[in-house]
Amino acid sequence: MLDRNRILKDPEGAERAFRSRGLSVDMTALLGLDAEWFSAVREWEALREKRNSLSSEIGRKKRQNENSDEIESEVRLVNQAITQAEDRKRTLEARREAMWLEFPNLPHESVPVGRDESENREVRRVGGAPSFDFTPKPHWEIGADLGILDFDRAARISGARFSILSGAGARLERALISFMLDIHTNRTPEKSVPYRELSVPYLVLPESLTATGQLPKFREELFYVEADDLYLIPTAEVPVTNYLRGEIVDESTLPLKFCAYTSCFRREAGAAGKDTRGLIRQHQFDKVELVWFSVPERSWEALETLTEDAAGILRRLGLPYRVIELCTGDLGFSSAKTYDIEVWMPSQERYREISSCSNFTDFQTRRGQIRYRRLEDRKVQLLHTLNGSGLAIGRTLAAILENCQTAEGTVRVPEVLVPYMGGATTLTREG
RNA sequence: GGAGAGGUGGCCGAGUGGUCGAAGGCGUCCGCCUGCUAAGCGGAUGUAGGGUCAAAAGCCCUACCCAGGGUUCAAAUCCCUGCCUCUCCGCCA
Repeated sequence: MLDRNRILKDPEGAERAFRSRGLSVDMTALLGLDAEWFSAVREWEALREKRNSLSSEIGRKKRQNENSDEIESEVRLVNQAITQAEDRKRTLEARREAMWLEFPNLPHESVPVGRDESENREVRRVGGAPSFDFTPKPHWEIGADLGILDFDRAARISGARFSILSGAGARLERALISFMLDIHTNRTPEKSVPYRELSVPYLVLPESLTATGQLPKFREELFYVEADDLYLIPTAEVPVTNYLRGEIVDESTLPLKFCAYTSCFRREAGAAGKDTRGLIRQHQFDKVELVWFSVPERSWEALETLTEDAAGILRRLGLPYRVIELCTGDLGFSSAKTYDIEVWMPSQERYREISSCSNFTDFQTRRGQIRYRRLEDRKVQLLHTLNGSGLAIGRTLAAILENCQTAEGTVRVPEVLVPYMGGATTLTREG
């Protein structure tokens, strides 16, 4: 949710910011509704004040054994007015709340203005694309040929956009999860504050999804369990960010950094016909997620660090990638600034998103009331949240199959994963 | 799923329908004191929205004692429903 005062102070600026995201917002309607709500609140408060003072007057009289019938009937009248004022306030409040929840975050000033993904800006490339003296196969063919990846049986069990890994494929998935978590929790050296690993619920309450921004706007993207009013998580961002919902933490504990491995569930409602083959776009996929809670002053540098933490996984795996900065038109709903990390996919001869690292500023923390007590003056302030994939497991697995494939149809296991693969250095055909 | 007990501030914990935003303690902050530290002493200390003010402080108003309803002139307090926690039983990986 946006900072109301900030919007009221500079509605033109806000309108420009929305337009840069490709959104036309009727600011007059917005400000009108807000003002109407505000006057209803003031009216209701004034009536409550009147009732409260009359009621305590009754209390005083009763204690002195005086008659209070006259005031009591006066209060009854006031109470009728309160009921009306309350209805009006409630209606307007619901409309206002619904309206504010529909607005996306405002882009940071450093975000390049652009219409869509074609105007994203490449920040850097790391590692050269491997050259093959044969035509590289797509990962689903490699996986099928090796006998470790099966979409047909998955479809029989669950329908389209599901997959089954078997044998070394399943082991490779497990290896990637362990490897990534080990790096982030710093069982390997070099990071000053390691991430704390969390294992979290996969089913969450609607409130949790409202806090992170998936609800109310993106309901159709979510799997929903109606009998219990619970949703399957589309990303670990939801349970991990909500870990601190409604809490006030002390500044001395910051920044708080968490990582979590979870499966993720997405309906991919708007993606019909896109990436129909392979592991790129599945209803269920695995991901290791990184989440930061930061003081506002340090969240922008935190975004750089977070992005590098995620990219560090690709560097260690020896996979070529690039980092791009999303333009205003391509920015996610809750994000103020996003770097996407894209890995090279030889069969497609292009980079594909494997991580998305964002600073949500106070957009999620205002919705979820996640705050901290400032050391300096003991005041309570909203935190900033950030998150990024570190990384998507399925896409990483696909990238390894494709980038490390050989002319013989085998796959070289990245060196850092060998210990996690029981010493295996190559994936070969299995039955 | 059944029975019972509970949900109060950063934490613990009192609270008779009106003077309760709520005793007391812990923690935290500011002083004092003692070579230093600890201890001790004194004071301050909820959140949000609004008003007053040039602004800050201060003062004032409204809301919040799990959530939502209800009773009442008046609810932390009484009633109902839901959620959550704990104990026992049942079931279960």
